[in-house]
Amino acid sequence: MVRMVDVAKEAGVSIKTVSRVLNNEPHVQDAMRQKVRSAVERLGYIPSASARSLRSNRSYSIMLLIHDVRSMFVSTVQFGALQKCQKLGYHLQLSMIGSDQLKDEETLKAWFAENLRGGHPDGLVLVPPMANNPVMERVVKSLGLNTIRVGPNEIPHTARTASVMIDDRQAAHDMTAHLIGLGHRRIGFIRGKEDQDATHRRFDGYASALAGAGIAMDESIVLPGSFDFNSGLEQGDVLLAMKDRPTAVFASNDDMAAGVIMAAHQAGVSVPGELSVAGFDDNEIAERTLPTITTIRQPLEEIGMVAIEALVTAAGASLEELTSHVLPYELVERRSTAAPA
Amino acid sequence: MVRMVDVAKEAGVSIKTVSRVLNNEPHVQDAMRQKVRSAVERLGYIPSASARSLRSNRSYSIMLLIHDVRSMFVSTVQFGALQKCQKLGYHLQLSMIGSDQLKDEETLKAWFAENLRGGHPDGLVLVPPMANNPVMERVVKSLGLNTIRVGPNEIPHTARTASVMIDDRQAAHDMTAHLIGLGHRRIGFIRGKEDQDATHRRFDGYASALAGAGIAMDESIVLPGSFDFNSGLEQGDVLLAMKDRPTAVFASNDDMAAGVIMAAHQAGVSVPGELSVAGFDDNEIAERTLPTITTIRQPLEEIGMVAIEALVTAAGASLEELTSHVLPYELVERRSTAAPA
DNA sequence: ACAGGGCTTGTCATCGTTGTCAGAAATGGT
DNA sequence: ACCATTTCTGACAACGATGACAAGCCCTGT
Repeated sequence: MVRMVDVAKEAGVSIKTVSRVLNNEPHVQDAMRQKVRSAVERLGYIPSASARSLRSNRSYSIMLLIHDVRSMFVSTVQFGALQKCQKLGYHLQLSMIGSDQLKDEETLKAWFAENLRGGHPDGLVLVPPMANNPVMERVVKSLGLNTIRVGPNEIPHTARTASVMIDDRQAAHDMTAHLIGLGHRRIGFIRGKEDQDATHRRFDGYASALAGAGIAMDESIVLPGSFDFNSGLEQGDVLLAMKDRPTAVFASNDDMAAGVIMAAHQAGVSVPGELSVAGFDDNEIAERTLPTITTIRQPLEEIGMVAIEALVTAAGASLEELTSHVLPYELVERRSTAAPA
Repeated sequence: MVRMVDVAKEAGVSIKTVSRVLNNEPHVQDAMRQKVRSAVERLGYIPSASARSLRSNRSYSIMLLIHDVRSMFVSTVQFGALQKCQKLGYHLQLSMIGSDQLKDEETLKAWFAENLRGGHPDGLVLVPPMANNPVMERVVKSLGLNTIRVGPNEIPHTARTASVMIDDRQAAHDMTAHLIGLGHRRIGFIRGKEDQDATHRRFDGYASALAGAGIAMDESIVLPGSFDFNSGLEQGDVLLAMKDRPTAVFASNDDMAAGVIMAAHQAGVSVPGELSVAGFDDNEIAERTLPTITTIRQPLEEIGMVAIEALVTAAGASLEELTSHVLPYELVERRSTAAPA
């Protein structure tokens, strides 16, 4: 193991100077900088993360807090985040938390104490459904954790905190308008989990597009859902069994859209011939159904990258100074939508 | 922040005694143990991970090295590993490595130096395709990293190293025998990526089951693949276009099986009426196709858990003493297989 | 009663880095 | 030419835990 003293000796300077160069501190002459840099290079020196964080109280690691890793959404965000972390020389540390720990502030604080082990991470990335949980919000603030949320930024009950997201409302509006543009007037909607902000914002977009086209909303074809395949399957059955069934369904994510498509298959209803189906997210599954799903592409990998970048750049700055990042989305037209018969 | 000295003061003992209790070292009287434990409890003391690892050269973290997080296989293993880590008080640290870094030992060693940051993790979990890469194997050994591989344990070019897995060969044998039992005699096979051991072992199982039933293998219906949906789709097209096409196909994972099913749909061939399709893994997708896929269930979450457990238990023990863990699998019969017409 | 040994507890140095502070050198204003 | 300020560099302590070692205690066997 090569330590800082070794580099200092090699470069003929004091270890403090080496430290300064490595941390890009000012007040070092360029000549010194060069000497140190090349010594580091020659010896293949890598600073010890534990010594660093013990002394400086920084961890050079970012924590990604997940609830259910098996969701494609989270996996993809994670993928982007990991890439960025590695590029910036940070560790990505994963943690998983159950719903039980989110009940009250006491429990959550205890959870954090146990899982942080003394060293605060330099940043915390929250994904849904933690991204808009008020308990989490408060605890994170009181612990002074530099946090960024993956999700919308308009929670009524809190002040502005940092976030990365697309404009869910506008995207859902666009998709609904797209269906209306194809000639649909009776468009069903399947909601997501009620504790996630995205559910409400997507519904708002749906509603506003209907209103904009002068179509009265029919509450009977707005169905509950839970963002998973099975709920799409169930609600698909419900919709298909209706007497006056819609000519199109906008499921608020792809897993549910895939469920609706399977329900249609099983009921012998052709998609998009007799029923158009639209999704949201552009999951892998959107290209693996028959027909493939027209959806909104969220740049999930990029969202992960931006989240990390924001945290690292703002290291030290306080939460309030972090801004919201709104990323572009894209309506991807595939085969599951068409003009009504 | 509450430190060890605070606990010592509260309990009226020396800090060394506190340390001993926390590390479950012998030679401490039970009365002392109790006093310390309750002081820890009262103060909510959590040891500092960085101080610990700086001094003791242990990291209390385990590294999961991935290549492409977006595979369901890896995500699920990760999920199990994470659960176990948290239960045992370890951090799970994710790292991603590209194929470029695996070319030669020099490069890989440099990669490790850069990504370990001084502190070796207490364990390393390798998943395919790193799990049976000879370069990786050598480097890991020379760095003295406690490693466990998720995958088979019969690499010709190395000595025995620890692994967790199912018996791929036997499982593939069972599935093939199952198809034969249904009455199929002409059974196609789609291979996986050639650099993964599982590919060869599954093929071996397929071959031995055919041989056991006295069926000559027809190389023309053994097709290459790459474990992804699209390769299943392509090879499905190839198989379906054959003059003397098989009555059943055994795709060596579910993604490819789903691809074959879609190819059949598009070609107007009914599954399982005209073509039986079997998969391997029991991915989420196996239940989201029409028909659902008959497959081999690998206990992936459990594999992740066992991997972590093995590493933590063996902390300090050398690689060779770690054993192979063979976990049970299960043949899940769904709707994609039936007797031939 | 005492030497020898195991058990229990404590003192102190140490891991590798960064923060504090002080001193040396360079710069600038008069 | 001189003092004040800024820029640069280094010596040293400190972060919070564990390892090495020592000392005190309580046995046991003679």
